[in-house]
Amino acid sequence: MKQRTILHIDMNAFFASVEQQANPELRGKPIAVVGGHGRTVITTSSYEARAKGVKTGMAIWEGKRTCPELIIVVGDNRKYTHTSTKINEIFRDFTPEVEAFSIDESWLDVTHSLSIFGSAVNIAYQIKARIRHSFGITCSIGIAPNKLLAKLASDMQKPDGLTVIEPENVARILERMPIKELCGIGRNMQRHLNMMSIYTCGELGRCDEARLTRKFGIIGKRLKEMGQGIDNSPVVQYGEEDDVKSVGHSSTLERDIDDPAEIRRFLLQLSDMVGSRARRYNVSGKTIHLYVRYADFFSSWGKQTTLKSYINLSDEIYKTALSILDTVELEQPVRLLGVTLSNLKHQAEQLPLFEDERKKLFATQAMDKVNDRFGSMAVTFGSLLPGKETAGNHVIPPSWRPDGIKNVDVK
DNA sequence: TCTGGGGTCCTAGGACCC
DNA sequence: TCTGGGGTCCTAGGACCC
Repeated sequence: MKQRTILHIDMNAFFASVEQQANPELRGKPIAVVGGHGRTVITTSSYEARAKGVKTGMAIWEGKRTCPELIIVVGDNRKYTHTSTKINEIFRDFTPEVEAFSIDESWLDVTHSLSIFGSAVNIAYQIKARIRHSFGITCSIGIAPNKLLAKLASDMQKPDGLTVIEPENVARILERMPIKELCGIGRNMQRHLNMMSIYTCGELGRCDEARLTRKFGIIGKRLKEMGQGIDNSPVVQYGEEDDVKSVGHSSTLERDIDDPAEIRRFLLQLSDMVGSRARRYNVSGKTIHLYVRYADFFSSWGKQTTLKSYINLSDEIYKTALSILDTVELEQPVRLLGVTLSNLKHQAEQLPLFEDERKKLFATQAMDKVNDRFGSMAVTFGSLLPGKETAGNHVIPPSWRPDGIKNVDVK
């Protein structure tokens, strides 16, 4: 394979930086972005807050205890998706080969742009300058021969970093690099590898492949390659990704609930969120998965059922989810509910054969249109209205992409 | 008032069919 | 009466990422 040059760009404390930029009073202060007023955790915190020990995933009270002057900001999805979209447009000025890994991280394959812009470092400086100029925020950029190493590099200097891993330095840099720094090795994998006396990428790269395969199966070979800094995966640009495989929503309720009518109301709301997203992107699915977490947080279950036909209407999803729920005797009040549609197929537009089905479809489309214009849940099922609480007021998770089906808020 | 929400991929075991 | 193997689809659960 020809030598490639890949950039990985990671927006520093993205949600918090956007908020500080939007509101000058927040600048220079410890702030935390959270996903609503209910039982929620810190999604992102500013560097000022991180310096005081505030971490992603902390409960609000925990963050306040760690840093009493912490300012809590409820996240605003549209601001982030809008900024993210604009930033990715900047990237495309340098190469069409841009892969959005999440709302605040992208890879760029600039192999074919080097002759135009001189060098990857030059491109990185130009990107940094344009993002700072347009949005007042910083990013860390890693430059390397592949995606794995570029991501590793962007993590090495934060905030506002620029790190280059030259091909000839790969082995030296990986030799003493802890394995957990690699994207793909999480806490559990780290524990297993540690038990095999493997702590650094150097050790992983030298490990006998058969030994890794015996322990980890098919990914053993991949692990060894990762330890050696090998990664041939391409940068997949927007529009060329694999089709989406599932669409789901889950929500922790404001309080634990055991009233069946209330549980059903939330289920309907979640089903509608899933259905309208599926319809907007013209997919339907035949497997519905229901997930329930109980009040004690630790016990939960998921059950799925597969239908004979593909569906994406909210009430069909709801009915199926409800039929799963009805097979179960709830053991505790419910803390979280989730509904996911999978086994998807992309649908050609077609009109149902029967009049009543056509009417139903048109009514659904009209409702979806209003929701698209005025925000989801502007129009919804009658039975939702009595409930004061909604499941829809959460900040989007950072994994959402700025474009396509993985984004709800950009129309 | 303890602990969010969106995904992907892999494995294991069972049903069913040829 | 007894035998096999492969393939596909399904459910459940756990790993990983942001």
